Amino acid sequence: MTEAVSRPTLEAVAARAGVSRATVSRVVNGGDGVREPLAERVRRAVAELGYVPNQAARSLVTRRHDAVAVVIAEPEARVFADPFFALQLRGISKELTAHDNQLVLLLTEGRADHARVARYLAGGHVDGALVFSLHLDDPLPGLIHEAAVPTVFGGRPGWGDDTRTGDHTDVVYVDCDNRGGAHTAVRHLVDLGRRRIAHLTGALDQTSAVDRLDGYRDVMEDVPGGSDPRLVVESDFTPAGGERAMRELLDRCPDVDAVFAANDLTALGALRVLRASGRRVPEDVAVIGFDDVLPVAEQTDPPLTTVRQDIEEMGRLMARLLLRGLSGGRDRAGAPADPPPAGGVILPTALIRRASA
Amino acid sequence: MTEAVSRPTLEAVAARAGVSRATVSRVVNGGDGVREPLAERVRRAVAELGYVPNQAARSLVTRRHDAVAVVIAEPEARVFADPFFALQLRGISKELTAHDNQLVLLLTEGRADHARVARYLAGGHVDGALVFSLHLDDPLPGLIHEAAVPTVFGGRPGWGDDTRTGDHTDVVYVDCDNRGGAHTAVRHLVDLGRRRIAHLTGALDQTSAVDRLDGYRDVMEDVPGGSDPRLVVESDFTPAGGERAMRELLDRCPDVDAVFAANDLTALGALRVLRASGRRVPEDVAVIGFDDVLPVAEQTDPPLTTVRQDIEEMGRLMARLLLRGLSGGRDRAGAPADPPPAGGVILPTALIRRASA
DNA sequence: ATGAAAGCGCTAACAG
DNA sequence: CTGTTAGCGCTTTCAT
Repeated sequence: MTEAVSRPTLEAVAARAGVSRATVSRVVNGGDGVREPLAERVRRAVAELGYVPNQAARSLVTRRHDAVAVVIAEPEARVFADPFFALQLRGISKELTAHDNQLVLLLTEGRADHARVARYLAGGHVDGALVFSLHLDDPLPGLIHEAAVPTVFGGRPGWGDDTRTGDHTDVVYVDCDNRGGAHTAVRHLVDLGRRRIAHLTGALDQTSAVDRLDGYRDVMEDVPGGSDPRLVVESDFTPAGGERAMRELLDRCPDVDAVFAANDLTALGALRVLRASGRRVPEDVAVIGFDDVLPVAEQTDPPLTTVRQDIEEMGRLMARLLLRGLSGGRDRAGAPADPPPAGGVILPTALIRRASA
Repeated sequence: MTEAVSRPTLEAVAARAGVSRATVSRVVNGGDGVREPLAERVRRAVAELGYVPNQAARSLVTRRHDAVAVVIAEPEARVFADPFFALQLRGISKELTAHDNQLVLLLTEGRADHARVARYLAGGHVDGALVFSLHLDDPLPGLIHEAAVPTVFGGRPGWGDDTRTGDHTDVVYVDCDNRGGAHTAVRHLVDLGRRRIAHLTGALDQTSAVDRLDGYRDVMEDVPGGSDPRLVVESDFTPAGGERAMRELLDRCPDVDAVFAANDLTALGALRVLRASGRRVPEDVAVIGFDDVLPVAEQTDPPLTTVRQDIEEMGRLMARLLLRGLSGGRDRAGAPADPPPAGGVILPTALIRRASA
């Protein structure tokens, strides 16, 4: 398992190069203000000794860590069945890496973990946090607010309007246009001539689910008979939930001719139940999902028509916004950058037509 | 986005409690050697001030970080289609959390990232590393060896025998009994009366794929005609790869009556092709997978018979072994713990019978 | 059992 | 432009 060995310090490099520690420090950190012959000598010493700066020592004085926490709060199941988080993580990882920041992953599974996360964030171990998957009753935002850590949320927080955590004018989040995307999807079904269009919702304690439901209703209120409450069945973003909801829907409304599922996983479950019931997709019932998670949407039978959102880009953007905020509105060269946006950034969605609708 | 604020220091707590910094430090770190009335005063001061130790300062002197890097090296696709990594991550996260260690996630996508990871590991930012998904030609092990960071590998490294990175007697890894599991699966197919049993391999630059192939061969060499090379088709652990391989197999051996797929995802692809070809599972062709990733195995049609390995436990075990090694063979109370195992730990597998075989 | 003091390795004024 | 000098906040001998 290999024991760790002691590494050379700034001091050692300075001695080797015959300069002061300060000079070495300057060279190591970008090297402006050190004349060439000297700088080169230092660089060589660094290389020869294999010097790597001690981050702890550096953080102690700079109060920066070049590390960002990613907090994923999901009760058990979903995080790992859904490629969604993995994709966002990848986007985040890429962006952070590009800016020499480390990704500290904080997985939480319930109340017990909240305190731990709060303590960690408050402990000033990281420069900022990226927080996901908030549910409406989640205590995390409050804790984070207290911890006073720069934070960007993934998905519109549901508590933006209430007063639970005080002033929220400075909340930054990234989300996709859930309502608009849902609108487009349902509109598409209408244009296809469908009239009994149902919606299998996501977990309604998350804003994404609520917004998609709203988008569905936006369209349906103009459809004759479209306000039939039986057409909306609550589900939870999982394939199993999708199956359950679809079964119930078939029970309530055997005449359904289209289904807008809150995400691809839900659509997957619905597809299975539809097939089992002997209905053809899309001939008898058209199905549209949401997310366009490729491993799912491209592989269903038939391939899924769905609302695409650029998940990886969302992650990347979250990281970018956080880092921008951290650098105090200047980029690395010190040039003024765009100011951090107030409130949220909404990414566009697009309807991807495959075979299911 | 909230600006970070300055946090109370040890000094402040000491002042508040009317004691020296040393005393506060003792209380904060377990509190032995401080008499009760005093200790209590300190604890109250800590609570009142909301004191949280500065990890950077602490690391600077202790040279510990209470942080572990998780290195996942996968070219693009697989990491995120396969719930496998997510499950291991969860196991790791739980174990690390239980020991107050942080998880630093290092995702790599190709050569360019290797240098970065090596630098990070060598930089002494973390106490140890958990490394996954090595491919036979991966340069990472060598770099890690140079970095001299305590490491536990996920999956048997393929380079244990060669001399590329010098002495490897101290390599620690966790894996499941790939060969034995494969043996059991194929044996089961034989017991079912099948004779034309094929194998869709995993990516053969990974030991898990090689070992499963070996397990298959162990059984097949005793089956009449079982050594027919056409029965083995190379694939890559993905659903798409499974489809491709299954198509080729059907082409080569239309009389195949059973398939052992290298993992569940491969089986998923195979199942789709079998259905499309009009064959019934398991009546015409029995199918067995490997992994027992629930969201996949339970949801296929028909539900998949597969070889179960406890993925989350693997992750947990890796973390436990690493932490044990780090603590120098003593547990937290200072009592002697089991010595870190030499070489690998192999977890058992079990055949889970569902409907596909 | 408690306190005083000496750094851990680095950056950031400040001098020169 | 380069070197000198203070600490950053904490743990850890070493006295007491």
